[in-house]
Amino acid sequence: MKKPDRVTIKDVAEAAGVSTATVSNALNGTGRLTDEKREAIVAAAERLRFRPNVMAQALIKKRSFTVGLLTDDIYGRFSFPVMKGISEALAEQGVSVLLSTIDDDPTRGRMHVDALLDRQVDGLIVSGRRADLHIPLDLLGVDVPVVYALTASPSGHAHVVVDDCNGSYEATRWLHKLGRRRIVHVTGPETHLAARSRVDGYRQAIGESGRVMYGVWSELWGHDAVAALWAEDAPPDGISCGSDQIARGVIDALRERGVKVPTDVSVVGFDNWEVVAEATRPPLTTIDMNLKELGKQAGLMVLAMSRGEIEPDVERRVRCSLVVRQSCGGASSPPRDALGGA
Amino acid sequence: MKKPDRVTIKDVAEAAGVSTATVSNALNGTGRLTDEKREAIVAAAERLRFRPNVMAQALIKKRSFTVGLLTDDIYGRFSFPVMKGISEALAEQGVSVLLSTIDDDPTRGRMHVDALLDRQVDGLIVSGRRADLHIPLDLLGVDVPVVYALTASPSGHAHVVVDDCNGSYEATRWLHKLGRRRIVHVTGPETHLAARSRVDGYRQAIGESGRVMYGVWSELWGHDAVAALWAEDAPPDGISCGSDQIARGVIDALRERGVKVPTDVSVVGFDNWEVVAEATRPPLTTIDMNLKELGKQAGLMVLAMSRGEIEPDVERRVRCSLVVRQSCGGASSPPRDALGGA
DNA sequence: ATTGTCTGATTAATCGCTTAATCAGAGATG
DNA sequence: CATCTCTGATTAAGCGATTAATCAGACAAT
Repeated sequence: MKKPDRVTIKDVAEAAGVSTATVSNALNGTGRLTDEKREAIVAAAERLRFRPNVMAQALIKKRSFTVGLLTDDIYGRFSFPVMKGISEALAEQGVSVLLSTIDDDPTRGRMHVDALLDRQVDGLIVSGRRADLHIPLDLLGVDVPVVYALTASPSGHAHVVVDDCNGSYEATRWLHKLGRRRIVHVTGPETHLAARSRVDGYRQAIGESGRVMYGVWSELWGHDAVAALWAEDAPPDGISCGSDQIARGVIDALRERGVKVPTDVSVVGFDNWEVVAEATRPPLTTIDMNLKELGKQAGLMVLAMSRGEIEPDVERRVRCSLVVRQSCGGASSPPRDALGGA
Repeated sequence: MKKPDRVTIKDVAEAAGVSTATVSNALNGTGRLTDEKREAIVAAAERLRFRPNVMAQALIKKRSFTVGLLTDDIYGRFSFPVMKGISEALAEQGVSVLLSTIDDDPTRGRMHVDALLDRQVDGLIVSGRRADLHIPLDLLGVDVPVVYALTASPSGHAHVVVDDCNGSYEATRWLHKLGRRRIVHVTGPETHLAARSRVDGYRQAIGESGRVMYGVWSELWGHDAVAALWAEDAPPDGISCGSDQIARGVIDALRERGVKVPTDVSVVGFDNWEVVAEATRPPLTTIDMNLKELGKQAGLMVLAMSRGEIEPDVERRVRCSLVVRQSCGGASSPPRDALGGA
């Protein structure tokens, strides 16, 4: 049983009794031909289930309708939604995604880049796990558009990032709106840009008087922060956390010392990492970074660039959104207009 | 500034003063030519930084050195390591991965498959999140090899799965080895194959007398199970859990009621989901599913199949490994031979 | 000297498609 | 009636490689 060869444009041409050029024109809407002929050809193509060979097209057009995605995220918590966003956005445009997972070895990274370039990718998206860490990858000589998503980008290069500041601002405003006035911010290391940006957002919402506690991105740090805060005279009534993991640590610690959440204290997280947010008791109200949207933007951006519509906005910032659960009290679902309206 | 065209085999031929055919032969080690000429050509190719156009090669060879990866995992917890394994294994062989994230819509799924097929992928890997759930995808008419990783596969199709039974066996044996004798197994829904297989492993380790509690894959269920167990006369001294999330719920519940882990009770998890396992107090001893290895196997399997080495083993089962942390007591690191030896 | 055999390289066909150039025929114009 | 202009289609070149077929020259054998 030898596999039947794929049906080519030649088969369609024969079936329709025309030349391959005419078939190509008919299918692509180019050239001049009568409507009947066009319809007949389209019908024949469909009947034979003809699908053009992308390789052949790529060879001529000098583009492959493919973009390369390089990621160094091992764990995937952040990368995956981004990838999904990219993949979906591009799929709609008939573009596929070539995936390369890279590590810290620049030599092997370069190999991956070359492999992608050999495949004539129309562009490259580099996606990492930290907004202020450069992926060790030399993309200077590359002659296709490059977009950085969720990673530091060499200056002047296109990138799309999370609007951490805005997210943190929203979180803090939410606590304020619920009547909390003594709000502290417990977050990760000051060396991390994400932490600093979130502090900025917090300060914008609450003024320079705010209290910030830098630490690490772990549950344990949440515990310790609570221990420190409750050892003082006037503990806070609202805690804005730099991550869901910290928030979970905070809430667990609060429960252990009999402080009621959200009755006595409101806690808001950051990340909307569902396994964490939903397993917390009570479930976390938190900030979603809209990573899928971020990925989508990155995807659309490379495409635009590859089409020569050189984007003037080298930086695109994706807004976050508040996801209301129960750790702050207040509405049990996010505020919606026309909710339950007649 | 128009971008300089890529250097082609023609450029190399001119530079070396030979025909393109000779260059091709020199670079691929085919045909007959003198060593000096071969070396001269290779040198010229390197000097010009020539890289063959994969599209052109694909067109002739009728294969693209690319495999398609279809995944329906939204969250990525399981898919990501698998993808990484696939990607790395294939990268070594000069094969790239085309990624498609699909959802439950079979029509759109079909579109993705077609898009991959149009790109002449040499094979397809389907990766899901549950071993007993079929991805709604019709891959019957597909004429390239298909391997299912971590998903149910239509009967007779190649697939590689986690050896849940073995993993659970190892976990339970570990508890037994540490002297635990009243060991119960708390796991997910009986409807899930993974849960049932893990029960099998548990029973193999402990005999038919074992006690199994089916529930859901959540921390909350861990809590509830502990509540139920400690309401009885003789609570267990060892708990083998079907997932890390359950284990974490169990341990939190235990701590809340003053039971010491691992002094009074040893708890072992399943998944080695690091965020969960490491945040648990004490950190979880658990089973790692070696998903990366699974991905690697899947990758090598499609390649073997596409090369016509039709694998007789349609099923490949990847063994799990025990990761020792502190929730069981015992060695603080996995048993190693020659550890600290002179 | 003629024929035959190797060797090392070249020529040319091919993969499946796009597209510029070409062409045949119909109808309009002088 | 000869010429010009369109129209609707075909022919052929080319994308960048691979590879079967071919070929020129060197050398050995008859």
